[in-house]
Parts: sequence; C-alpha cells; structure tokens
Amino acid sequence: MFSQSEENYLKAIYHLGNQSHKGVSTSDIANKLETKASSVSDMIKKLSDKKLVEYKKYYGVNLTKKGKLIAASVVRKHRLWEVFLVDKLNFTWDEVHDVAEQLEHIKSTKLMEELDSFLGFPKTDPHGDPIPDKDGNLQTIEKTLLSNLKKGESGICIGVKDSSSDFLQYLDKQNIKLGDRIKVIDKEAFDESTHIQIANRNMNISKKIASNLYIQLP
Amino acid sequence: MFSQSEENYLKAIYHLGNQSHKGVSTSDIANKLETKASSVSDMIKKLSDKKLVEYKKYYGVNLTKKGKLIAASVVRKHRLWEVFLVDKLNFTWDEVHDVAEQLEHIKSTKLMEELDSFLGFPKTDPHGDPIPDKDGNLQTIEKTLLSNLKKGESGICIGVKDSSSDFLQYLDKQNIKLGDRIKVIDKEAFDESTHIQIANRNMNISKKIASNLYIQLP
DNA sequence: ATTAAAAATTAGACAAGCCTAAATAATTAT
DNA sequence: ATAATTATTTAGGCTTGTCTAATTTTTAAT
Repeated sequence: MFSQSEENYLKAIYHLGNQSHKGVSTSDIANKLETKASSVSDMIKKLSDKKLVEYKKYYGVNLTKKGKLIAASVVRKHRLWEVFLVDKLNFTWDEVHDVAEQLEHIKSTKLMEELDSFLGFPKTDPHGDPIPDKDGNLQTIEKTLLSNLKKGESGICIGVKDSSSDFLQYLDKQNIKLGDRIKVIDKEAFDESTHIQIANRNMNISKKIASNLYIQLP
Repeated sequence: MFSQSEENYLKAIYHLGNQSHKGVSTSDIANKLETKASSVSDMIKKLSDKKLVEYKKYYGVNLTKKGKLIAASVVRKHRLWEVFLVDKLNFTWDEVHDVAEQLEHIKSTKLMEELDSFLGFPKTDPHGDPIPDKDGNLQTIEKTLLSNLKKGESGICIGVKDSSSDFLQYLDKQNIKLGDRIKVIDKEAFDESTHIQIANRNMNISKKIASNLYIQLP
C-alpha cells in the first residue's frame, strides 16, 4: 500500500513524464504539487528506495514499470470518479476536480471494477481525457489543438487541454461542448484570433482559447 | 476542517456515548480504535482544545454540540456510502465496511447531498442502522433484541447489532433478511436457544444469534 | 481505611511529510 | 574557460499521530 502523498507524487511524475520524454525535474514536480524542491528530493529518495522511480541525482526521475502502473491506477480512479460525479450526481465539469482528487485515493479493487461497470465502461472523462484500463494502458486518440488547424479545416472538439474552472465556464457560456463539429473559417493575423463555425453558429475565439481545445481530425 | 484521525475519534466517542449516558472512557476509545490509551489521551486533549469534546481529566469525555454534529456527519456519510455500495455497485452487506470507512472522510457537501438524492433519501443503511440527517438528527425506531421476545411474540427483523462478516454471512446462509417477520415459537431453557418461525420456515437459533437481531414490535 | 490493582496521564521517542537555510552541482553567460 | 546564475540536495527543525515506559489518580479488595 502507498500513502496518499506517495500516490500524488507518482501521479505528478506520470503527467509530467508524458509531456517530455526526458527525466522529470525536481522543480517541475515541486511546481505541480505546490510544494518545495527539498520536499520533492526527500520523497524521490523514498520512491526510489521502493523501486517506483529511477533516480539519478541531479538528473531527474522516471517511473519504473511498477510506479507507472500505480500512477495509471490513480489516474484511472480519478477519471472514473469524475464521470460518476457528472453522469450520476449532477456535477458540472468544472466542479469535479477537487472531489476526484480525494476519491482517487480510495483503496478497493472491487469498488473500481463495479464503478466502471456501473458507468458503462467509459473511455474518457468529462474533459475528454482518456481513462487508463486496469493494466494502465491508455487508448491514444489522434488529436491536435484547434490552433493548429488551417483556414478551411474542420474536426470534432474532443477535449480540453486546460481544465481550469475559468476556461470550462467560458466554454459553457459560449455553449462550446465536446462532440461539437468545428470549422476554421478564417484566422486573423493581427490578433491571432480565429473565426470558427460551430454547430451552425459563427464566432470568434482568441488564440488562447484555440490553444486549449483538442480537435479530432476527420 | 478536521483530520481523518480526529474524525475517527469523534465517531468512536459518538458510538460509545450512545450506549451509556456517562462520559466515554479512554480505554473504551482505545479499544474501539485499536490504539493505545496514551494516544487517546493525547487526542482528547487536542479535541478538547478545539471545543469538540468536554473533558475532565480521569473522568472521560463527552461530545460538545459541535463535536456531535461532526461525528453525526461522518456517520451519515459512512451509511450513505454503504447504501450506494449495496444498492448500486453490487456489494454484499458484509463487504461494505472497509470501503465506507475510507469514503466517510471525503469532504464535499454537494457530494453528499447529491448522493443522498441519487439513492432516494434512504433512512437506514444495509444493516438497518439509521442514517442521521444533515443536522445530525437520528430517527429513533422503537426496537428490541430478538432475545427479549417471549414465547408467542413476533415482529419484523429490522437490523443487526453485530455487523461482523461472520454474523452477516451466517444470516445470508440461513436466508434471514431485514424485513422478515419473525415469531418466537418456543425458548429452550437448557441451552437458551430459540425456536422461531420466519417466512414460513421453522428454525432454531442460538442465544448469541437472537442477541444480535433487532426486532420491531407490532 | 489502607492497600492492591486498574485506568489514565505524562514524558520522551519515532516516522512521515513538510519547511527554511546552507551547501553543492549543473547550466548559462560572458 | 571561468564566473554568475539556477537547480538540486543536504542539514536541521517542526507538526501530527503514534508508541513504550514511568508516574499519577481512581477504583476495588481486604
């Protein structure tokens, strides 16, 4: 068994490690977990002793197979609980994070298997992020950021990069939902904004918005 | 906010306090939480500083209004989660305890309100124990132990006193369920066993079994 | 009413997880 | 290539919650 703290570190390394393919740095972890680098150093030593990460002093960490499996299981739990909260308990997609952060540490294999089944074996969470399977495998869906689309290109909005409350509430207000078809009508060179057509409506979105929406190409 | 440990102590005092009306003793708490009396002494001091218990050295503790409310909220969460596990996730009534012990510490008012509604506002958990309402009030149902019934008396089985796996599995094996009507046919003076009629079947149960089944009188 | 036994508290220690400050290694800039 | 900057680690300390051992208080027994 692992402590909540250990699980949180493994999860942070998991998320950071998926972005670049080098070792994850102490300061990146500290930043992600809003803690101090010295605390991270302490914990890394502990995780390394337990063979959950590979660690070479001053050169960052990488998850071992075992560490990756545990991290994926925590992510799996987090995302399944998010689906539960939205689908069954009327939470909105900007409300689920804090509660899921707590629920992801509940230990019970049966619980997660039954919950998975109860939810109909969902493949993604409410933000479009994929749910790892029991063996920690992720279904990879080909996707790109809306900001990468050229004039005339189109695709389906399948996820958000930034899951902050502010961004999610902006999307709600503009009635932009996962599953919507989006077509790039034009791109403004001056302010880098994008004219899009979405579900029979036309709108203009900023560079920042376009950089946080994932699109599945046809 | 209170730590899991603090919540566990409050819950233990709550349960023990409901049984006798005196102060709850250090050793009873230590026994219930499977910890040492010295640890209990430490924690009581802390809870007392926070005005969650009233404490007079060497004379046991009692919950304050505030302490009682927190304890009741933890019990409420525990029992609602138990209903969820049994009603929605196919857990049996002897499997729910350990998971509910974890889930009871999740902090989210909305979560519990929505869960309560999702479950149809249940009044009792799978073992027949009442679920406190949001204000910590318990619906008191008139009940007695089956062992207190005299020959010829009958009632509805509405709960178990002991919730151990062994006992619950015994009841499953004998097909004794909450809601069953039970009539005392005879009582053996020699071994203190009881002949009962339950749902058209006759059976003999030991003193120990009869002492752990709650009956609602007509 | 004293004494013996039991229960409760205090003292001191320890592990986990965090912190600040100091020291060391790696990186970047000149 | 060396100096300055930045990143990382180490040293030492703090809090929470636990423990054992010693002490104190209460309760039970004679």
